[in-house]
Amino acid sequence: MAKDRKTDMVILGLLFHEDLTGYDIKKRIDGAISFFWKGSFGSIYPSLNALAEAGLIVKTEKSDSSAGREKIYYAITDSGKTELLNWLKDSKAVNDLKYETLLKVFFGGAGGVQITLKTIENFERKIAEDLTVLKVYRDNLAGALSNPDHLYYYLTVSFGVETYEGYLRWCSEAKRLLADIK
Amino acid sequence: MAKDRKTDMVILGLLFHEDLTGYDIKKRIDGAISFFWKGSFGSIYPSLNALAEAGLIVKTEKSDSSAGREKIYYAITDSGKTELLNWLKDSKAVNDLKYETLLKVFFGGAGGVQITLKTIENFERKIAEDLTVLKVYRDNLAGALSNPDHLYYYLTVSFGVETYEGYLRWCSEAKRLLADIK
DNA sequence: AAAGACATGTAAAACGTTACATGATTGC
DNA sequence: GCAATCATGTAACGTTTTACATGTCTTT
Repeated sequence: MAKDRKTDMVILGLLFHEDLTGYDIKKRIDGAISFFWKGSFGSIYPSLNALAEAGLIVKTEKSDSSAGREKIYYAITDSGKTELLNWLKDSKAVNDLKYETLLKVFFGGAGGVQITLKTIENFERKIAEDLTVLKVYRDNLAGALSNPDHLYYYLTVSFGVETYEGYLRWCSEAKRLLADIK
Repeated sequence: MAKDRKTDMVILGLLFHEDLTGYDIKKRIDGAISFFWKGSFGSIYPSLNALAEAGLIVKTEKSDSSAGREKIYYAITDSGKTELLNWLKDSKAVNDLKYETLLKVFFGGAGGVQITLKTIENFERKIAEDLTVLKVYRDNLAGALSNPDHLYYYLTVSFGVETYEGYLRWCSEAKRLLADIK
């Protein structure tokens, strides 16, 4: 298995709960986890092949005989579960924030106040939109917290809500400070 | 110039204020902007060469005659400034959050409460540390806000403070919720 | 004398995105 | 019939990190 390909862990994590196809996995990644992790078909299918070759997952023969386009379900193996657990236990975690918006704000002096205000407003709009969606997710999950599986999901979503609300507070303050020097 | 290499813009942005060597640029990137952007020598030097070839920067002959190791200062050109401005004006900005910690929390159900608590505590410790540093930066800058250049710097640092404080609030809440189901 | 910061650069390896290629099924 | 969605996969391209290679200067 690749040394540091986190996509592998995403796949193992998803397969821990249920057998899925590559296409299913893509849909899961594009769902509520998309705000902190991304993945394309171009990374999922190769990863799936590598994991199968390493014996961490297997193709199941659930492979839909009902004709239609071929459909390959994968299941996690015991060594796959061990691998997942080892990763979860490993204390190191790479948390990477790469915000082009902040870069533009940082270098805003080269463009002037108006341009930076626009940059912040664009950011604010996008975040406000995404926050609305995250809040819907969160509220739906809040009712089912007694289910531990939902709790882990809820925690990541509430992380998103908390940080996005912080972003919006920052936007207001930033706009105020910039307007003052105009 | 490369299609989507943001490192180019970081370099142009830094050179907008003063002439710098590749080594200097690395130091700047590792400073207060490191929490939202990163860059290694392996990306800086090639980028510098590409920018020079495209005429967006030039080697200055300030190149330290005082012997010692060769030292190459770069300066931004007018077309470099135009390029920087076009980028600042461009409304699209890729903001990418890639948090392995959240991935581990999301898949926490496969490992259990204790492991997830450890994951969160590790995150909390690291964030608390970094927050202390960011607050020092912010407080130093807060006194000099009348200088517009400092303001842009201040804004990015205060973004960090705001979000990191949100992270810590989330950590407390997450630990509480996880402890409850133990 | 040794360690560590200063200083530039290259090469290999890994990784990921985008675009392309192919084709079936479902709903309008 | 057509569009959208389902479904798998490959190839080209670009970027970045890591490790390596080389050598100086300054401080202890």
